[in-house]
Amino acid sequence: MVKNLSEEGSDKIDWDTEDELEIQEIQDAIFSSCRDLRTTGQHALSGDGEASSSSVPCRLSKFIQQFVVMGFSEESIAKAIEQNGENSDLVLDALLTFKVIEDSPAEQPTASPQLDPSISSDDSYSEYNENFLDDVYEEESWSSDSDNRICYLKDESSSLSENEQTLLSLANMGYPVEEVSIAMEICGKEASLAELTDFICAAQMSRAEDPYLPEDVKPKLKHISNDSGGYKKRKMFNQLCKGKKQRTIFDGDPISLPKPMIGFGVPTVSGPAMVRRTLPKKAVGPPFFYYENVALAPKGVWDRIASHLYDIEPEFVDSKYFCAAARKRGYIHNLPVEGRFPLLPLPPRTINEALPLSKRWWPSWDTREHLNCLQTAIGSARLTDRIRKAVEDVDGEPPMRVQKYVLEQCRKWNLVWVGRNKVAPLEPDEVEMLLGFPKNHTRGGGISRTDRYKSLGNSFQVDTVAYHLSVLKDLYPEGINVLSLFSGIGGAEVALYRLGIPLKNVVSVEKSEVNRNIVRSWRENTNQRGNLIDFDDVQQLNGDCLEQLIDSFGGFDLVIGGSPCNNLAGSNRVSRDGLEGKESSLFFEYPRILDLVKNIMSGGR
DNA sequence: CAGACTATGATTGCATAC
DNA sequence: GTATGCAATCATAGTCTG
Repeated sequence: MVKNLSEEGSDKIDWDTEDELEIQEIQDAIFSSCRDLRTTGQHALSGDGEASSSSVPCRLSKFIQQFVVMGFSEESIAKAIEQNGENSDLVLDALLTFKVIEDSPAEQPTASPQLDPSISSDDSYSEYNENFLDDVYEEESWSSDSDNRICYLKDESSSLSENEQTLLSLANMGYPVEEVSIAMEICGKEASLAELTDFICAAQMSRAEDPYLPEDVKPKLKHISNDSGGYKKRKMFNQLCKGKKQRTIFDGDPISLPKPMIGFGVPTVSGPAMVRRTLPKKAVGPPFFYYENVALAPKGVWDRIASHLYDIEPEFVDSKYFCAAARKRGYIHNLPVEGRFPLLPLPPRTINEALPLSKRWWPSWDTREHLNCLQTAIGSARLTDRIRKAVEDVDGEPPMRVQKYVLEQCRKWNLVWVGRNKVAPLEPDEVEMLLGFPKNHTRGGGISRTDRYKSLGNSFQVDTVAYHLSVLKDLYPEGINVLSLFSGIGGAEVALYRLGIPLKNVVSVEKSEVNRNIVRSWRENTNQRGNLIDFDDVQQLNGDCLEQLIDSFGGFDLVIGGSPCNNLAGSNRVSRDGLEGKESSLFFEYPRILDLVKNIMSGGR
């Protein structure tokens, strides 16, 4: 006999999506949830706003100039510098943010749900949380200046369709184009301008967290505002709309990566305030599932992966929007995408903030503000020595040729400055921090340093995954049963724990013994109740075994895991063989097991 | 033998120039 | 449209050392 889901929580979950199969709520529900959001937890971020910029002396004039030529008012620039210091990226983000906010009719900063204090104040995470809680909600700092944001559409009206005309009207009223196009899609073609503006206002009010713009948008905005060609304008318009339209996997187009790579949204970027997606009927659970792998896989791999996971469109997200290191990953899941909230504190998102000790040694010509993807191997001592010699040989700033070489190597190996003319790979505990794990998570207990790098390099970025899983918190107040495949060092478990979602029964499958030990010892250290059941091979999980497990505690609420990327990852020079490769072909175990779980839980077996 | 250390490009997508 | 340059990338295999 097949059990219900967790008795307490399952009845709250609306798996029955009528015929529409809409996972997201309709407009009314969104409106009410916005109200809830606003009343449940005004967690005003407070901070000192980087005291580094108490004054703006003359030597900054060049720094300011670059923003003036982009068309920002000096007043805004001064404000942005005051809040962000001399970090050009952050200043530009802030300036774009001011513009968006000032253009929006509703300029109400919004709240985001609060975490359990017991979780967010965990000692493991509190030590770096004071440095990066910038106050981005200083309303009086939202200066006004002239609006030239959407003028590129103006001379196009004669050739535009009715929809485009509506979009143009609203854009001219100051509403961000992306939000208008979303509103038009959700409210329908017949929606009046008033309905659309109401919708957009509500959406803006519900937007959680700091409305930074992605850096990827900057050159585009600049480019477009200078552009007078109709072709490019139309192309831009199409791109804005393209991301929102429903796409089926077998319509001929291969899956392409979004730009910026923010999936259905990230807390640190102002994008479309809410999204709605339609899941294929067969994808609607139970259980919830969450699959992950590298975004930059060989051509066609994601199409194949998606075809085995109910043709769900992957959500591609770069973890650089969550931490100071890039991590471009694709996620296929059937989770709701509305009502997400991030783990607090928000981790530092620049190298400077994440590794403050490196600031002293960082040369001005090394313009990196983000680290690249944290991988499984580190740069060699010989390389750092070569770099030291190359930089040491010259007085002052090295010649361009040397700078280029050093920067190239630093980017390739994620080297950071740790002394005069001295670069070094990250330490394992720094990698742990960047990936959102507690310090020393992978330390000791029989694991070698080399294996620490390897296990960490193969792991989730916890904040990113937690953001996606956060929607489960309200659905399962009593906790969840998790089937964790390819668990590694327990990125999924750590994410759920940090979200404050109790782990009732965890069935964990992980080949590496040291990794299994890491997860087990982490559970003991954190005094978690509930059971942990280990397997070392996914192929052991057959129908009988799963049926027994499901019978014993009533089904899985979440099936989560990222299958091996060895044969997909770009760093692999030897055996990048695609999905059929030796390790990566284990992917097929994921849909196999997921289908079994689904069938058993629906009584189909 | 475990662990540390080191050398080893190709495949993508994108921007730009023509 | 085509050529070119640029940048990013959850790694593997061989060697050395204690």
